[in-house]
Amino acid sequence: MGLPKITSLPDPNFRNCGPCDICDVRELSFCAALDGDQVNVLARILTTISADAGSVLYHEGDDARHVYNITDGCVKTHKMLPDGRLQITGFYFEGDYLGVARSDNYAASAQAVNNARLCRFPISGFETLTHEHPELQDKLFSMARDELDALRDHMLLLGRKTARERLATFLIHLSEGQTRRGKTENPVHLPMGRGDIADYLGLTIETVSRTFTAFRKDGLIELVDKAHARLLDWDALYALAENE
Amino acid sequence: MGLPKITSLPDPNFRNCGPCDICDVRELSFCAALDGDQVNVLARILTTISADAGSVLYHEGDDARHVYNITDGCVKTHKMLPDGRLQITGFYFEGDYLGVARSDNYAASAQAVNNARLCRFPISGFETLTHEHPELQDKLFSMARDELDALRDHMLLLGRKTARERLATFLIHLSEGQTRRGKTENPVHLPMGRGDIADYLGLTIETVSRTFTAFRKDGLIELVDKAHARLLDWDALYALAENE
DNA sequence: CGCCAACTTGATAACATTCAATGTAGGTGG
DNA sequence: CCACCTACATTGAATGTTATCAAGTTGGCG
Repeated sequence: MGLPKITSLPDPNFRNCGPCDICDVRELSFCAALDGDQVNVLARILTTISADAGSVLYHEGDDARHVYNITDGCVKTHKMLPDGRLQITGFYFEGDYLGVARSDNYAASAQAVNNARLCRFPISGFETLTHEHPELQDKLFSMARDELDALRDHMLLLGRKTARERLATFLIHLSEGQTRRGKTENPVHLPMGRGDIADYLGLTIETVSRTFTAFRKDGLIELVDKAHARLLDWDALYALAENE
Repeated sequence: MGLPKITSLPDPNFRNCGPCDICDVRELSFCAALDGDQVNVLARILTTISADAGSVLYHEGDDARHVYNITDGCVKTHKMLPDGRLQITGFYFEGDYLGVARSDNYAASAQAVNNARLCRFPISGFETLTHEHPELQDKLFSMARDELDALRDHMLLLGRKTARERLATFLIHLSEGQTRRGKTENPVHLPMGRGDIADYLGLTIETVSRTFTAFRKDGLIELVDKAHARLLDWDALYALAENE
């Protein structure tokens, strides 16, 4: 058997591998900061990579050498305690960027949830670009502020919400993410397993599973299959999530 | 009786009210990005304010009109659920900045923990400055990344740590903060009450109090008074906090 | 000296975890 | 094609950590 792996590829047949100005996710990502074909300066320094489900892009503590922009799939970042307890700090999708660290080392590990595609930029070249294009720097700063807000929301969830409230919040956020990316609000795609959801919501896999079951019995959701939930009673779900 | 209040003051007798180039907290804050007397461009647009303990600088959802730089005291930011459950998202001290929001509205409320002093900048003027001084923008971005890391650490705490681990982590972080600001590592000053600590650590006030008592009985700390804890058994505390 | 707010302590209960089986779907090989 | 295997998910029963409810205690201040 082979471990999940990361492939660096110039694969002209795959979408999002052409010039940046025709990229599908351009408007969702920091690339949107660059006008017209200005955006193609990015293409000069990036490598398109493919990450199989489960493959690790980088580990917490590694030298931070690259910044990543997701073009397809889902990537999770997580921090771990020495005894193995895990907290997933975020799920990232097309248009999200990864790897901007405080110091020279990554603050969390990043691992592909499903088969994912990313644009990888060397930090050095990337920093040159941000200085040559202040509008890119502004956009990155703005995205960092968005993420700060999202993390604070998640702190409220982890510190103060019940299991039902956590799951309701999670499902609604995923649905909103789909809408923002031009997909349907329903059904909600769950590329990650129950264990990942548990590690994101600060619960155990059993509690997540039980809460899914409870939501089904209460008519709040319907599980099309394990990875697809249809949200039925939006009012009840919003009430649980508390209008964030 | 009077409500706690915020006073805007040109008070030449108070420290940190003079020109920015002689400010005590300059090296701790974003102001350090500006060299020599360049830093005094900040003075042209800031107002020095004094916030009494308990006074609210801004509420979650308010129009974001100002950015703040703390020069003295402690400020907390928090998010609240409709039913009153609260999560403190951070305690901020001299040199920390506040109020950089995603959109045009503050994402959390900010309230003075004790009597605090701040430099207040109008957002509009501040943004002009950051564009005129890219090194200031870089510094702000770098500080935002620091805070992202800190929030992720706190997510791990909220999602996966026990009450004892949470309190140990908190005490060590406060001590480290004191060291970074040129103060002694011990005793640790706790300007916030037990309720605030509980709302920061995702616990109840009773659990925080019981855990303090347990730490005392176990010889991990000594309480000089309610607001000052001396850390005694660093190894045990670090082991609980899990070497973050 | 007494009051009030903040903190501590105690008893009980609840929600989520832990430990343990059982169920289900996708993939492989006979 | 079906049996088997594995990974993942669900369900059940018991336990435990922390929350809740309820008194007490302390310390600062008028």
